[in-house]
This record gives sequence, C-alpha cells and structure tokens, in this order.
Amino acid sequence: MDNAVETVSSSALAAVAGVKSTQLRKDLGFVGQFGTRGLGYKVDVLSEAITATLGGTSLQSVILVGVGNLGAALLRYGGFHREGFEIVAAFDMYPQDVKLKADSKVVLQGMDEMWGVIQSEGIKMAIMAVPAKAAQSVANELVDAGVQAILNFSPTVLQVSDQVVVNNVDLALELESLSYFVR
Amino acid sequence: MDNAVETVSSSALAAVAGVKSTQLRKDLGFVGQFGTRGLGYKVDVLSEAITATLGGTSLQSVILVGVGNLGAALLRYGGFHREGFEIVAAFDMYPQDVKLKADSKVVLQGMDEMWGVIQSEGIKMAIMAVPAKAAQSVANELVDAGVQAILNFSPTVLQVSDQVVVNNVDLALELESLSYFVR
DNA sequence: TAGATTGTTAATCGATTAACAATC
DNA sequence: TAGATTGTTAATCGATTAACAATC
Repeated sequence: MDNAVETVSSSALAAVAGVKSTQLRKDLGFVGQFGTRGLGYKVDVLSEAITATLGGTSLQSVILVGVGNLGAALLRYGGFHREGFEIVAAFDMYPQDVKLKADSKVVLQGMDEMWGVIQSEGIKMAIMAVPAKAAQSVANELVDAGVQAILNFSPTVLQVSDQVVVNNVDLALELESLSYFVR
Repeated sequence: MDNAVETVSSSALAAVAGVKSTQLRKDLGFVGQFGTRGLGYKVDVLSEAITATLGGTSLQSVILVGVGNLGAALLRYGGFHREGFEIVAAFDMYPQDVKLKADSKVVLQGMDEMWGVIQSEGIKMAIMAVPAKAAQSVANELVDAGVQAILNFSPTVLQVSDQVVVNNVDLALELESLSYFVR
C-alpha cells in the first residue's frame, strides 16, 4: 500500500472547518473541480490546487492607523497574511511611545508620514484602530489621500463619501448575537 | 418658543447611525411605537424609552480569558457595556506579566481560579483571546465549568459539544469583504 | 452492481429594502 | 387641505441548506 493516495470527504473537511459539508463543496466549486464522486478529494491534489490559487493572488497592501493595544494586536495577528493581506506600514500619533515586539517587521511612523506613504505606495485599504475622538479626522485624511476602503475598529460611525466603503467591526455586537443562545 | 419639543426624523437618525431609514424604523418598532406620523420622533420621549429599555435589561456577566494585546484592548473597549455586557473577571496564564491601565476595575486572575469563578458566579458567556495552541484546552475547561457561549478571537476552530455556541471572530474576513470594492 | 460522495440545482431562510396606507 | 413621515406589509436580495442526479 505504498502508493495509496489519501482522500478526504467533504463532510470530514467540513467538520474540522466548522461548516456544513454542502457549503464546503460549494465553496470549493468556485475554485474548480478536483473531487471524485463516490470517493472524495485526493489530499495532495486539493492541497496543491489551494496553494496555487492562493499563491497566484498577490498580497494586497494595507496600512494600519493607530497602534494602541488593539492596533498592536492586529499587527501581530497572523490571519491577515493568510487571507491575502499585508500590513505594509503602521502609523500612530505618538510612534515613539509604542513598543512593538521585536519580531515585527512593520515600520512604525508618525501621522505626518501617512499621506505620503498612501500616495507613493498607492494604498487603497486601511485599518483604523484609533480613539473615537480622532476617528473622523483620520478617516478624512485617509480618503483625501486616496484610500477606498476602511476597516474601522473605532467605536464611531464614520461619515465618508459614497465612493468609499467602510466596514465597522462592532465587537459587542458579536457577543450580543451569542446571548440569545444562553438561557 | 420656550416649550418647543425637538423632534427628529427616522432619516436623520439613520444618517448618523449609518443605516437605512427603513431599517431604523423597523428596529424601533420592536421596542414600541413612539413616533408621530408626519412629524418624527420627539427627542425626549425617544431618549427616555431607549434608556428605560436598556436600563431594564440588567448587565450580563462575561469573563475574558487571555489578556495579551488583544485581551487588554477588549478590556478597555467601552462597547460591551453599552450593549449590555460586563466583563466581571479576566484570566491569564501569567497574570503577573500583564500590565493593565490603572483605570481598569477588573481583577486579573490566574487560570487556576477560572473554574471556581465560573461556578460561583454562574457565568454563562466567555470571550477567548488566547494563543491558538491553548485555545482548545481553554474551551474545554470553559465548557466543563458550565459556559454555554464563547466569543472566540483565537484563530482556531473550536470543537465543542452541540449545546455550546461558538462565535468565531475572523478579523481577516472582514477585510476580505471590503476588498471587493477596491479597484 | 451497490454504496458512497461529489457537483449543482432548487428550496428555504433571514435580513434588507421598497412601497405605501395611515395619519399627524 | 397639502406635505411629511411613521409603521408595516410585500418584494427583493443573498446566503445557507436540502435534495438529488451524476458517477466513481
């Protein structure tokens, strides 16, 4: 049984991923067809296909504004890279006060550098983790400089032009949706 | 015009809240009817009704596990209280290493205290912000002790019994949904 | 062939939005 | 009365899930 090819079913994959098997099959369908009916997916084929798809997409550059507790956590958060994003620069009002772990490769800069970096790097997306008070003016500057999409962790509703998309992350809301299940 | 009652329309409210006016009216409808057709909502009536509704609901107790950068940010995050939750205790593997801002009222404890606190306080909900490696075993302990709902910031899919609800917060996913709008 | 499992279509569900009668 | 705006129903949309023919 040396050449045995390991296979895995959509239901097995779905179980570990925490989704329904139907959903998983549908999602895989967007990438291509590499399952075998009655058998499942060959692990090596699937793994290669996924790597190829992800690898083909180059990382999208993102900047982070506000490096307090939350900002620092986001910098260290591995997930962005996995989903195809790279935080290429981070900005804070008081960069000298921020202590980053030594393993961080991102250069921390003052707010006055932000506009220039967005322009020269052609940055289109920004993550905001600044205090509520500062949020609107930071957003204005981002949009002015050319940012088209903002992931906003500040507890404020940002007013931006219609061409700009804002995604507000409301952590408390996530908790609320859970509370319905607690009795 | 001394006794003039200020009113506000659903569209004005919706604009600042960043939602559609229809949605706002519908949401208010769940609480009760206090608008006046053709006129709008009287600010003081509306404000009182909302306060009463929110005040009536007592705060739900939640614990936080893992007080690294992200955990510390969550502790300081004002939004939970606003939505009716209160972080009543925080636990970390190395509590002595964690430096919290002086304004924090939450007592930080070691992991060995966790089970007892959940039991004695009857805690039903937990927020997890621990490293991926530790996530599953922490989840097991939480569930063992009686927690029924987990808000999980750790980048892991937790395997728990069907009676327990897990809400995974995937920050990268939020960013991904934005990227469709960037061209 | 019989059992298993994919790929995909159709049904379901929930949430959002449009539309409009009620009415101030 | 005419204009404005609510409260609510119906339509729309998107995402999830069930179901099943295809087929290994």
